[in-house]
Amino acid sequence: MRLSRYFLPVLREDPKEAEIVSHRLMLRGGMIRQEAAGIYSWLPLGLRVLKKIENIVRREMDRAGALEMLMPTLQPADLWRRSGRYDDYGKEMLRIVDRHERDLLYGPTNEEMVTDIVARFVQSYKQLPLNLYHIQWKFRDEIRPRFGVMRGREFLMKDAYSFDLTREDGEHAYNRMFVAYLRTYAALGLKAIPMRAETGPIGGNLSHEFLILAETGESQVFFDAAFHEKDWAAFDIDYDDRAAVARVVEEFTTMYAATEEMHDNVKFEQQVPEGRRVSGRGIEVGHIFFFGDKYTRPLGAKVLGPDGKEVYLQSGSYGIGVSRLVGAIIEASHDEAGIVWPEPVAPFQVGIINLRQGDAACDSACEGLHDALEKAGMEVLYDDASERAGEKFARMDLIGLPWQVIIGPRGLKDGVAEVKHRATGARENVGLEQVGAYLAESWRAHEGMVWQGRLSSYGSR
RNA sequence: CGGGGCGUAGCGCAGUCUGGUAGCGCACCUGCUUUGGGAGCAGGGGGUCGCAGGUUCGAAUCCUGCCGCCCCGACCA
Repeated sequence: MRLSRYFLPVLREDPKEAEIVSHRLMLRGGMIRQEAAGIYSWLPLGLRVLKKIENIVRREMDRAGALEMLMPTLQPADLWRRSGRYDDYGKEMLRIVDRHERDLLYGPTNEEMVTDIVARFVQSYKQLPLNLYHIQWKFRDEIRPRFGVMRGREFLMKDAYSFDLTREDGEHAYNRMFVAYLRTYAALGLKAIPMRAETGPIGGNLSHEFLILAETGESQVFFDAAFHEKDWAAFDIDYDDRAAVARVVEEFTTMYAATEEMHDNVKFEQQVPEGRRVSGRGIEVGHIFFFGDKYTRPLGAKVLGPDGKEVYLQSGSYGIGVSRLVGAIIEASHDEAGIVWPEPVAPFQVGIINLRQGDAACDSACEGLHDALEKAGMEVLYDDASERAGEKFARMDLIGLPWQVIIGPRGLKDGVAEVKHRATGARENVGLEQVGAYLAESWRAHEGMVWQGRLSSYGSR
């Protein structure tokens, strides 16, 4: 993609409404534009990141056996009256009346709807287990939206819902999602620590939230430094092997980790040796719940079991804040110059900077490389603007593409381009002909990496 | 919803106290010179001063009402 044909409205100065880093960088980098408090348009660059995250989430959900579907943003109020949440949810729920005076609402979540679907179509235990999910926009009319897309009113969420015959089956479904979440965050290049959570208005009794560490996190977290030593890479797992899945859950839940609401200082000090007690701020990027028959009972989701008896289904729900993750990742990965995208979610893999636009040698070298890289399947953004070097460097650093190829008359004399790694700042002169191979190899080396920095660098920025 | 603040050109701001018909920097357009970390010179375009009333010969400025946005708190993925 040539920058001259792209739409990337970067801002030189910080918009005054943005306080926290991710919000500032997203606005400055031309990723989003605010339309109202907590409501954003996603510009091309921002959308690319959003889609990458969405696709990784989708891939891992599919891998864990969940089935994608799509439910509407608007829901009939009746469904919510049946579960009793129409009144319970309060003003956070955006209520709408259509031309026939029917009450609708912009869905803040989908337990009622999916449970109703299952109730209608599932009659036998033979149709179980079932895990249905969708990735859809939600709306919660927050009292005070803030932090850009991290706490917007409209947000993109992946929400999955499991349905099982027995409590044991339901818990296995919960465990599967737990493991799928570990894998998902690892695939995004993140370490998200699972912490036992309160169940809040969604209800139920088994619940964990997943937090990534960042200075600007909304809640205080306390955990065992042993989490640092865990293998966070996207390990393989047989999701049907109940014992194996349970073992992973066990492994990640025995170490102490709690948000401030659940924190118990006495236990913390008993369970964690002094040198390993870590405290910091965390951003919640996922939340899973198991709630038994809390929704299936009022909505009549029951099946006949093998014994011919009617049983209410055991269900759980599993959310990942997809749009929130865009901001959260930036909070966890940036420097003074701008965003530092983890490879898997970068909007483009490589940026090419032409330092002397209009110079025949520079132009042809850049164009040749651009075409060759695209042909090789890489996502490339070629800065072909006729601006000064400084502006190009600053812009490329701001939008945080993992690799930059800098081409100017100076290096071209010797037939080389300069390849810069955004995360480390490391630069290397590479022969023009070798750039493609060099990038392909570098990419492979970094792609699957769960960055060491993610956990240990907390507090250093 | 309580407390605080802001709304003037695409962005960041001055001007408001003390009323006189709108300005600065960046960005943008044209030309020339420049070109490895946000260039220089010259010329140029762009604003119903958030909205609605009111006071006044005259309102960005004073008064009243409304709207929007941000920050802190209580609340949340």
